Amino acid sequence: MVLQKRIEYGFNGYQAPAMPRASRSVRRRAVFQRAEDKQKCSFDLLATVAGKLLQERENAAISSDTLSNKDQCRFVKDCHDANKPSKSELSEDGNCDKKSLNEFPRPSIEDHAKIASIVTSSSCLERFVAKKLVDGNSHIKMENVTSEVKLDSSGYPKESQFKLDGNTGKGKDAMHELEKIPIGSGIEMYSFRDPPDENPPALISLGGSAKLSGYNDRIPRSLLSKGCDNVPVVSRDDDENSSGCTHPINTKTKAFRPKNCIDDSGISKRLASNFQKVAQKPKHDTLSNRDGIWKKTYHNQRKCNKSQISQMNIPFKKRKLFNYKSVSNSSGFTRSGGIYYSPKNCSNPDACDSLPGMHRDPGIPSLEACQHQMLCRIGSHGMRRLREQLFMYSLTCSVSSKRFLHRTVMDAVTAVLGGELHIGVFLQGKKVRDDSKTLLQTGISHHNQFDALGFTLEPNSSQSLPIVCAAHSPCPGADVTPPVLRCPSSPAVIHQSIQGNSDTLPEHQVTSFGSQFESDNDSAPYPANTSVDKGMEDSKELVTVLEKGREELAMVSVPQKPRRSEMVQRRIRRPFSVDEVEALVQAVEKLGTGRWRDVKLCAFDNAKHRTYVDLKDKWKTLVHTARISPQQRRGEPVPQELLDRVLVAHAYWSHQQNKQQQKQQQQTETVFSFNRKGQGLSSASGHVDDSVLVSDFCC
DNA sequence: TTTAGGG
DNA sequence: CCCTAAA
Repeated sequence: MVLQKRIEYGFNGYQAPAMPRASRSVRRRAVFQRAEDKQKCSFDLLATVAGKLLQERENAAISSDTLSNKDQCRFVKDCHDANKPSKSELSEDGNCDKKSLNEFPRPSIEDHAKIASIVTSSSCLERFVAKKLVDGNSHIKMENVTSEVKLDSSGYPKESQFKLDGNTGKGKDAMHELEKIPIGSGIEMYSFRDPPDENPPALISLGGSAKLSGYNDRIPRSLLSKGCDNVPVVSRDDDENSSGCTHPINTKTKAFRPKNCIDDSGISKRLASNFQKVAQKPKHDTLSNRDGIWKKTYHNQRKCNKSQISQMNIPFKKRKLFNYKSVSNSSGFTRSGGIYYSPKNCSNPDACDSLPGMHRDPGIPSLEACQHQMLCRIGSHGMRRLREQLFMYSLTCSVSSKRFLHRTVMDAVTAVLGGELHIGVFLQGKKVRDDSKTLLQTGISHHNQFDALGFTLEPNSSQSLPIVCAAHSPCPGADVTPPVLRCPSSPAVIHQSIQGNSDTLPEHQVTSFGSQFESDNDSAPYPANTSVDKGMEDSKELVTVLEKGREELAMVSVPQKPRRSEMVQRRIRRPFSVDEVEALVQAVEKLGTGRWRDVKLCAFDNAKHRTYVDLKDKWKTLVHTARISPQQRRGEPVPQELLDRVLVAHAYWSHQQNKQQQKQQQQTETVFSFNRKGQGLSSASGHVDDSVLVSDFCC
């Protein structure tokens, strides 16, 4: 039997392999080759694309400086009008002075459009998306997307809806489809938001021909929406996880509404915040535990909590992990283009705004100063780190913060790091070894992709000496240099854990800039340098050991640490479709039970998310399903015909196995008896397993 | 690494 | 889907 039906597997491009059975090594080589062919799904390419986009965007940003300038100025002005106008940062001609511009400028509508055009016109992305979107002629459209916070128990949006090639998916299915698209394709960053009442749903076309024009005539309308709670989010971009909540241009700032205004890129704010701290010189962070709530306070500063916001798009089950380190925050936020700023009712806007932009501490060093200091202080080690940060930025950050980052770091990074670097990816501390996996296959969904992601930069050179990097809080005197940059300069690989809840992975964490209180591992239930993760060892990558006994941590004890079992993320449940079941049944009919690796290679070779263990498990459940009454069955109904085949195949191969066992037993006994007679000859040498023969024709 | 089986 | 002993 041949798998006639080629199963089009969403975006995964699954198809029945036509690989002849060969030696194991040959087969593996072939597998790897295919994996290479599918690099569009790989992290490697992801990094490449990110880099390319970054470069293009950087160029475009330079060329569009004039345009952006005014908008940025307007933004600054708006902010000051909306809040408490202080000294004007506008020069007389209406342009911002350089200083304020260098702070995270708000991306304007034009910026959005421009970015959209850049991204859309990116050949890299186009190719990426085209391939991903089935044959390159398809469009992906998102319509009528609804609030993302209506999550069901599985953490999926209940009512999200999108159209893909005319097929409408809902809820879980829709999410599954979206999540199959790897990061970097520009799709997965779609946000799910309530469409505006007065406006038709935002609709984005990403077809090959849909460039700026197609984008443009849709973007402004949504971007011009007034509040963040009624903005149809059109943030889409490989890395352009720009805010779904556009800045209210003509309206007053609104209090942050978590239900409807959720940042997709908590990481962006964290990073932004971290970078802000580079410039803002955090003064004596302290942690105090009051009423079970951990608070981080600056001297004379009220630190607005962003983690609360950033975790909003994380499924509830994960969200609770944040609780113990949540910073209480009674004041609202309004999001604006990647920037949070304090609402009007913030009694102390300057203090409330720990992010750059509106209220600049006069003591903040200028960008140039920061730049200079960074350049001076950052060794090659730090450069890698920065490049890593840059990569993360490219995936997560808003336009504005990226621009800031670019201006600050890009030159230095590119100057120092010329060679190619491999970006290793960690998920929940586990090295993602298979670069050919999509993010979803790896277990990174848009829900969690930033809460437990870590990256390593793995130099191509032979530098592999693992150096422990004790990255931590800023030491006195190093106020400007981000703590992580003080890692000992070495060719080691830096492991950066980028996650909202850093405490889920304390032993592997290099804290981001200024994330002092994320590294409180003193009371970790296991030693900080215990290598829990084999992948870390195997890849000889840097195991981060956080320093203990830091002053500001001495008083810290974490109320509870997630046990290790909680740290490893469960894979996303991906129910078998009928087509998959059919393929499985066919394969098992041919190969038999007990040869799951071959079944995998035969029928699911291209479905990277199905392991042979999965197939074995599925077969188990299939057998069980076939034996129970149809009323007791759940999930997508499997055709009775298939279930019958399952029973038949199972019975047959069970019988075969029994026969085989009996044979072997007999042989053993025979050999044993021969041996006893002093005639120890193997009698099984000429035997050929017929199941092997069968399998030869399978694939 | 793969299989087998319990959870 | 996870975990893990055993091969």
